[in-house]
Amino acid sequence: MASMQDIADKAGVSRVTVSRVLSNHPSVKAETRKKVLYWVKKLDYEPNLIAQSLAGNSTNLIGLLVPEIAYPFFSEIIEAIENQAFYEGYSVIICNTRRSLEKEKNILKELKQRKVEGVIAVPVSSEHSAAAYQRFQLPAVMITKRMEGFSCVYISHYVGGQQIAKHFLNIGFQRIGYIGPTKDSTSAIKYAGFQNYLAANRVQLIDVIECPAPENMNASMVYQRVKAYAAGPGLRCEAYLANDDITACEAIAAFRDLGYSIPKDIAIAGFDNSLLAREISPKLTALAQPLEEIGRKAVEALLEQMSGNAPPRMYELESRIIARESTINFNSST
Amino acid sequence: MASMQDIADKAGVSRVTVSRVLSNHPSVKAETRKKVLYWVKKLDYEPNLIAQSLAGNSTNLIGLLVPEIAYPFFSEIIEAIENQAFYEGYSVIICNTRRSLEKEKNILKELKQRKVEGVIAVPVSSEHSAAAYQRFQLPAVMITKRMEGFSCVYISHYVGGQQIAKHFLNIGFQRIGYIGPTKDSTSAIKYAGFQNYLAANRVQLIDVIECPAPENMNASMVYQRVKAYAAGPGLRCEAYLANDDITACEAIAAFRDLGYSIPKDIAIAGFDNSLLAREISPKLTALAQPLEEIGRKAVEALLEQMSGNAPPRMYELESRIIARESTINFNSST
DNA sequence: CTGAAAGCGCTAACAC
DNA sequence: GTGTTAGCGCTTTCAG
Repeated sequence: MASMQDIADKAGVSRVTVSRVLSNHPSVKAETRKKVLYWVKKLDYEPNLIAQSLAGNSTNLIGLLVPEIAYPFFSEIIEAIENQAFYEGYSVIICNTRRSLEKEKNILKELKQRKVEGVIAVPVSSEHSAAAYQRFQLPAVMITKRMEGFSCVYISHYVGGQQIAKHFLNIGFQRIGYIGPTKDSTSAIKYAGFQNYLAANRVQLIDVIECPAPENMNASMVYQRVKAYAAGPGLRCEAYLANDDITACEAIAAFRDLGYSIPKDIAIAGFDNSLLAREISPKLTALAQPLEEIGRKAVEALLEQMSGNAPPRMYELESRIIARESTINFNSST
Repeated sequence: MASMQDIADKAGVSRVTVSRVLSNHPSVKAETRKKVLYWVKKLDYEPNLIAQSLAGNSTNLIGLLVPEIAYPFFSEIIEAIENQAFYEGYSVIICNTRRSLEKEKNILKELKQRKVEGVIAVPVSSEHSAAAYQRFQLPAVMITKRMEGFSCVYISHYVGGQQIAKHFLNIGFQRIGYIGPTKDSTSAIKYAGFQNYLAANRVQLIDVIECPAPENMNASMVYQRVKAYAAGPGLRCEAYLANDDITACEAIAAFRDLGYSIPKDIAIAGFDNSLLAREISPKLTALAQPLEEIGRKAVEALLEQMSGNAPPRMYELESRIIARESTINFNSST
């Protein structure tokens, strides 16, 4: 590994001059520059980024914290972030918090020691994570959720819930239900938006099948809850909103096993519009979060915060309905 | 940011002593150690990993190169790798080659400058990527494909193809087809295994629907090809093997739109056993690659290569059939 | 236009 | 036990 000193020796100049040439400093005689570059090439010199960083330069590193990697919703955002970061000249260290506040804290500590210039994160908890990020004292951008005091990139889950409700009513559904958590932070908000919009149109939610979010690929809980609910009150709706795409898939599996056909007997909509929504049959109607845009914007917001100390800012992006086969209304009289 | 010098000053010792305390060097008087630790805590000292690295320590960083992040097959492996790496004390820089040899080369160059200690990679091309990794001259472990001259962690796609073939025959299918690329490196191998096993049992492949692998989430090509094929020779089989889970999903969509029901009219099996296989309805029978194990093993193999210069080694892991609803045989006379 | 000197924060070899 | 001296590879004043 040739170092700057090696180049300097060969070229008969000082290390400083080599540094100047490599950083395109104007004040170097063309001839000297050429000589230096000759040896740079010849010795196949490669800068040592670690040394550069230590000497005062930036690390060009950012950290990314997610609660899970292999859930399409997250992995699509991760892909978008990596992509934009690369474009901007940054590398990203990916970290899985696994929804543990403890791990999240440790990760932040380590990232800080590694001198990342900032982090983009899906915080483990809207309430309890704040302190750790506050202590972190480096630029941070939160994604997919709102968290006061930080720059955030997200969609309004309330509006998202409303959009689905509106879509259901437009199609002509009257007996409407919901499947998912009703109390988790963001889920509660989308549930509220959904419910309130319906109520404002004098439609009551009939079935509310409470079940946990399918975290860590452990989704089967949803399937069981739907079946249990069917055995209890029974499935009384023609259309359901599922908390997310995986929940929708699990619900569909349960409906099928109960003998219902989608969307003929029961219509269902998902939330997120991840890969799953696009690939299952029938294709899933879903509220689309702009995943690619969330990733891109997050990087941009982070860079902005890194250069200059811009105050935290909220980026509430637009969500939209993607109507597909899973909510075609076969019962509509029109 | 308190530095070692600050601690040393406060504690009235030299920087070296502080270093010794922090690295648990035995030769430090208990009293001194205590004093130092007191100030470490008081000043909230945090080591500068960049400085440590430069001074000769390791970076504890590894690079991960994948052709795509948001495809469940890859994201599940990524998750497993991050997990194991974290467990071993390493951070991972995630890089998306986007299937470009050029980008792959640039990424390797940068990772080298960042002084990562090794990389785990899904090489862009089995043939053309080798040179770049060779030049890289750092420990590297290839995953999901075999690549001579490097440590590799993968399953035998040939055996995988055979396993599916065997499964089909066991179920009693006679008219069998294949959907996917027949010439791409790994696909060609699995296709060969599939075909040869059938041939050895005197069963000829009837429909071979050639179509590209659904790269970069651009899967609809498969859908179109299946439809086009149906309009041409027609679908003449009772069971198909799809090159991967996404291809299977697209084929299912096409079958449905053509009026076939799965698995009643047509059975289908996927390959990989990613999230998709588990979540779609009907649940997809698939050849399971041990995704979690591939990730874990890759990290272990890399660490082994990093400590000591163990020669490259091949880790051929076991694949297995996961039988689910998509290949239930309704026509079987038994 | 170029070089000498100092330092980024830490570790390691060798003394005392 | 602890400090002194060097040095990791680079950047950044400040002179000349």
